[in-house]
Amino acid sequence: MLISEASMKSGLSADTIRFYEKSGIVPAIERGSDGLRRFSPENVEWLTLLYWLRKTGMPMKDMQRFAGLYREGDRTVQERKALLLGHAETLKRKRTDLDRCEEVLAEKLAIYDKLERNQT
Amino acid sequence: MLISEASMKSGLSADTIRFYEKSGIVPAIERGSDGLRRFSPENVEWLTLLYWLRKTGMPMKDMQRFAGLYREGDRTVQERKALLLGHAETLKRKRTDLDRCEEVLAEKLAIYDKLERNQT
DNA sequence: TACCTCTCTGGAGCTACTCCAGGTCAAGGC
DNA sequence: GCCTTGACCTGGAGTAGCTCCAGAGAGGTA
Repeated sequence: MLISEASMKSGLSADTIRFYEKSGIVPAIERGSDGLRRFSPENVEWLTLLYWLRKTGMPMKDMQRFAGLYREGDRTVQERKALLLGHAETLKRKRTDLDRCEEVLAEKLAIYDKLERNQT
Repeated sequence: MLISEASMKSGLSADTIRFYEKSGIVPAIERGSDGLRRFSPENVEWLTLLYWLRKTGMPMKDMQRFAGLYREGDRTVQERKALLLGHAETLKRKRTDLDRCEEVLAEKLAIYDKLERNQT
């Protein structure tokens, strides 16, 4: 499939996909005789994983490391597991950040409600 | 209090505080005769709110708008409420992103576990 | 007096995109 | 056969939101 379809399916923009390829986070994608990238379903699966890692704040350095390990094959499975488990931890921290921010917003909104009632 | 204390209490770095002041997200902070910024408790409260908004992904444009409304006084309370309620919505969306990413990670980790068992 | 620490400003550098100009190529319409 | 359209290509500039740094000044301590 072409880049537009890969983009739609993975959630990453075409520009971002090309950027990731240049950065080595995505393997060099095969090209047709027309010079256009042809994405395999495996490519798209990889892009989708990257989409979620990135969307939840994994820095590019980590993704590069992850991609490097992937290229090295099955003997790096443990390290890749550790990396993903580490990311799962940051997800937890992000969740507590959301909790705390919701509290802060609730307090602020309560104050505004009071102000509004006093205005009328 | 000086900037280092305001930084510690709000969570924002001194550099970020100065940057926010330049950007108009933070009101111009009072200076002592030595030229150093003196932060009031209200300043710190505002910085802390900004810290949480920023940490949970509110773009600077929105924070600038929020600060502008704040400067205009109590008659903008409704608009400020709307802005914060909007942010509360994005928090919800972020939470579902975290959920989905956790699922993706769990799937991936399950695959790695299987691979490891087959290796041994 | 010298040194240390904290602060100041302006400006460069960084991350992770995003957008754009200028060009190629294949397909469809006339 | 030619022209237009549309998706794609590359290289490079622009953006957001910091972060770091050099160079300078003020106040405190030995």
